[in-house]
Amino acid sequence: MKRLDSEFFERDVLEICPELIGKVLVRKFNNDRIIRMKITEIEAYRGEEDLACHASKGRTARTEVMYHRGGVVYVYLVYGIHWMLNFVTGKENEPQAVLIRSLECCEGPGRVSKLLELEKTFYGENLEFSERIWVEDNDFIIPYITAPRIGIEYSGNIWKNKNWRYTIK
DNA sequence: GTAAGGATTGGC
DNA sequence: CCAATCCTTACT
Repeated sequence: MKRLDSEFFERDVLEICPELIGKVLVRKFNNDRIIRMKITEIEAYRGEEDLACHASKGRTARTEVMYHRGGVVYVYLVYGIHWMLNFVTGKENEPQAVLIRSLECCEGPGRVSKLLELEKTFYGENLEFSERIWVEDNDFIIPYITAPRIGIEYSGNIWKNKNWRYTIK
């Protein structure tokens, strides 16, 4: 199966999301156990102007990796408990990311990171070359629906109402 | 240095 | 409804 490369991720997040739905997330553990699961729910976070995007607070130690060109992993701890898994997208200095909210048989971003055993060492991991996490292409075009993003009430009307959540139909 | 709060979940 | 729990960010 073909692995999605940096070229795939170096595009606008809103162009990538419809194509990323239904692709296969692969995680290889230290003991060589491998799991493959379809991506079923994602959210787009797009640039400093997007007040729901962490990059709206500018370039900091935490958001630094979002300014890299697409194709690397952005993880961060939320509520002191859950590691959120994101893929950086866009060109260099175009801070965007896709939040992986659900996989088939695993609903919710916190549960996803628990299943995949993610933690801070995945920050900046390159999806094209990593031996422990990557995404595989398949030739399916998956029907999806869109809706507002979750948990961003603070971001104001314009941004909280964007239909930037993509769920497999 | 210190305080506030969050891209969530699970339990009461 | 609300606690858990800790890192990042912004400062009375």
